[in-house]
Amino acid sequence: MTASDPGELDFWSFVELANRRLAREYGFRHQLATELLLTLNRASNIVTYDLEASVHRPRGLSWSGFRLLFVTWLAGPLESKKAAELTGMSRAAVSNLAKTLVSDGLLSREAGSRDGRSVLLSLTDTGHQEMVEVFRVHNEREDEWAGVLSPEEQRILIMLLDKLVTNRDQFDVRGRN
Amino acid sequence: MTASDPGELDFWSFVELANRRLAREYGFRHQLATELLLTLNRASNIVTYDLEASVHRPRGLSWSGFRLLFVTWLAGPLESKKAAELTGMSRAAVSNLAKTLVSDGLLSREAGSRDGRSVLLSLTDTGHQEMVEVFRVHNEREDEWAGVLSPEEQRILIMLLDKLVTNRDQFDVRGRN
DNA sequence: TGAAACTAGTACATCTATTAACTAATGTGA
DNA sequence: TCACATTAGTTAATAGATGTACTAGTTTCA
Repeated sequence: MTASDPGELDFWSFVELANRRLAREYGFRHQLATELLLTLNRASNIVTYDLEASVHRPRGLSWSGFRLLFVTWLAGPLESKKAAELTGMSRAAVSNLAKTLVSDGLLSREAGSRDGRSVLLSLTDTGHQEMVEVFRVHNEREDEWAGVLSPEEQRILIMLLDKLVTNRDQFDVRGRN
Repeated sequence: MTASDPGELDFWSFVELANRRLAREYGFRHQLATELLLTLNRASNIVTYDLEASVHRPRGLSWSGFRLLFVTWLAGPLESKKAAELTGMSRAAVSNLAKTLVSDGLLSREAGSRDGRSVLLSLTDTGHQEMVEVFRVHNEREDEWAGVLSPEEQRILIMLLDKLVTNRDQFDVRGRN
């Protein structure tokens, strides 16, 4: 199994080819790490793209828009800063996104009382209704994806992904502002 | 452990809170799936952001730029279409990106001989040199990330991620063009 | 108390990615 | 063989995300 014909290359034979060349021709040593991160990146992109394209875009929401509304729905009212942390976006992204969601009538902003600089995000009634409906579809789709794995496998996967990112204080990781 | 004080919310207590509310207040049933996909998305974003910010941006490469050069390096010369498949980008994205990488002197394009419509991408000498150097740093960083897990755990993680996305023909998945 | 350091949010310029529409080459089948 | 459908790639308009710089509120501590 050489997979050297580029015409036949799919993702897996590419990873195999890449590993072989990186090791033999260039002497790189951390093949398994490369394979892991390529696979992680790819899996996340595929799933995310599908959810966005099949569930959210048709209803006029972007993936980020959904994520912001999602955390606001379940943990709101939330300070903008907190929303950025939970969604993994930058503060600037939340600010921009909030502007459009407010003008769509889904999100509402009011000044924070505790801290005069802060802004509290919460859902409007329309936003709340919309989330309940969108999430119904979203959750079914999630289950189709996850259903490929047994509950036990899902739990292991969650545990490993968590372990991968929570021990990151052991070295100096670059995160968003 | 209630984590109901929003001031204390981190990603994990948010997931817990979300699960509880989705189940109790709204009756949604697929908690584990939600948790899995949230975790997958987050892990991928954190790792990718760190690699981009610590390795690639300082050298003037975007994450996508790196990915395109990476596949071209190891599997090239490649048709544009194939590069899009392997990197998971749209054809338009590859086309745009190639334009800038060509003008940076890293990538070269020539007409395909077999098919008059196609374009073959390959690295310039500079591009090749650059990749060998960038990847040295990239690969060390990958190993720092992956090193949190044992090789056995890494293999299991790869296997599970792979299983998650390869059985997707069982339902109708939306992919990029 | 008041100056300096810090923090939350926003504005702006830039860059990237997306979809849709288009051009040109290729394949297909009556 | 010739019309029709497909396919590869590019372009253009738009949307979204980034970093930087700025404003304004808050904290710190001399």
